[in-house]
Amino acid sequence: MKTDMMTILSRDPVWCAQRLLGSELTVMLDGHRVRVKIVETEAYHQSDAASHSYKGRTPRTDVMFGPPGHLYVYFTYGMHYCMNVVTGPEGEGSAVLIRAVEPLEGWEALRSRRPGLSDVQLTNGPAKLCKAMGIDMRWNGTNLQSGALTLHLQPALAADQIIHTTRIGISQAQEKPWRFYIRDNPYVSK
DNA sequence: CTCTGGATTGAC
DNA sequence: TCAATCCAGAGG
Repeated sequence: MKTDMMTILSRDPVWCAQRLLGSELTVMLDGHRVRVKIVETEAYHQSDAASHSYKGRTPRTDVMFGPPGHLYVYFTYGMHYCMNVVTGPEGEGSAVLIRAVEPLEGWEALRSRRPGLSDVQLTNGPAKLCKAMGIDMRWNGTNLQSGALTLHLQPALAADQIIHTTRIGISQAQEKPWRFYIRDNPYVSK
């Protein structure tokens, strides 16, 4: 039910980041259905100095402040895209970065965008998975409930299946333990 | 307008 | 260890 997903994602991004582990994303790629499982996430709250939304709403972060359940995509280092699930109530700039996914279906479509790599290397990083799944700025603001890219929530994982660590690649708020991943999952980033 | 640094990746 | 490659955001 639509309202279920909205209700769940309107909560705090630290909670949502854990809740999203194990859930699935599906997208059509070259006419093939691609389905992946979220295995690693990071939470970015508006009050968090490491978040793009920390200094308030800007053109880039506009969708972070919009309704939950939409996709926030950003371009970085002059060549990479990363994707987030917008969380929190509308008006609050929070999101969950998808850092790694495990392919479940549509391997060939993913491989065609990242040729010559092992299964594990295909989607074990935030920019890698966007490349493999064909996600770029055109997808910014996509509604994940009903668009060409959809999120399918799965039951919450047991707490003992979730590992907490500090986030990767940030220079602010490095102490916050807001990176989460599924224990023993080989598709988690290095 | 100029300047700085980036929620990364892959090559050396 | 470091370059790639370009843009967002801040400050003048």
